[in-house]
Amino acid sequence: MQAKLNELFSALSDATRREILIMLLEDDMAVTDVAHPFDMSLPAISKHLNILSNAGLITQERRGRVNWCKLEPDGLRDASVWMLSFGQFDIPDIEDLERLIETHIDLTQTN
Amino acid sequence: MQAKLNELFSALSDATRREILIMLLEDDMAVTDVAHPFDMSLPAISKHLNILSNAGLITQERRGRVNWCKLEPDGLRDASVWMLSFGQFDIPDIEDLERLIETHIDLTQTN
DNA sequence: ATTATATTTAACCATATGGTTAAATATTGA
DNA sequence: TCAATATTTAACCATATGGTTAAATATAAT
Repeated sequence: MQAKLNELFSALSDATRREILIMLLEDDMAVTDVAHPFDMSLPAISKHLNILSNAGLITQERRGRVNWCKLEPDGLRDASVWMLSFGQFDIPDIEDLERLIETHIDLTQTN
Repeated sequence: MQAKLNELFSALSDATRREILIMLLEDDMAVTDVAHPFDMSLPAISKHLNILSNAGLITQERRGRVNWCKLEPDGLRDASVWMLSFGQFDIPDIEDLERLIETHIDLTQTN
């Protein structure tokens, strides 16, 4: 678990990688297209993508000669959970938020 | 901003430093006491504390010969904001959560 | 004044990180 | 088949990171 968190936070500690994640929020992308906006070689981007994969933040699926990169929706979960355990409130998805609100309403109505 | 986030996530990417943060959640501590549970030299801990300070996650206040380490309550905020902008829900404190719940109740009652 | 305590600084070391260029490997298209 | 395209691998480099020990500094206690 600690090793996983090290990998996750470490993956997030680089601006290029965070930028890539935000790009992938829009749509899946080929490696070459991911690389395009950056002033950096393709192998450098390839390495960043590996780091993101190993951290579980993206997945890569090869179809023909292009390797499609897609965001792993639950990738940030462990980091969120750590923040929660730390005392910060981190609601990972809208269902959890709504469940929380429901609980709150129940409590205010029974009091 | 990016540099700040790099520093923040980088600070969080080490298990020792995360452990220290959790210890400080309990109470302020002297450097020596922070070091105690770890199988690591005092200078190593001193370095970790500097990294946490520079990331804005703790503050250190010297009184006499002891340097008191305390958690910086808003230290994680920028990381939280990034996660929010990324599409994860991160409610940084209870007031925000309650404000959100209030808004939700208003909406459900006017509909 | 001397000694003990708390902490940092300095110098060092091994390994990790983030980049490079050149070459290798598939796969697709002509 | 040959060339172009997409991507990775290999070898390398500079700097950063996380640790060490020894020495320095400052404060407190005897």
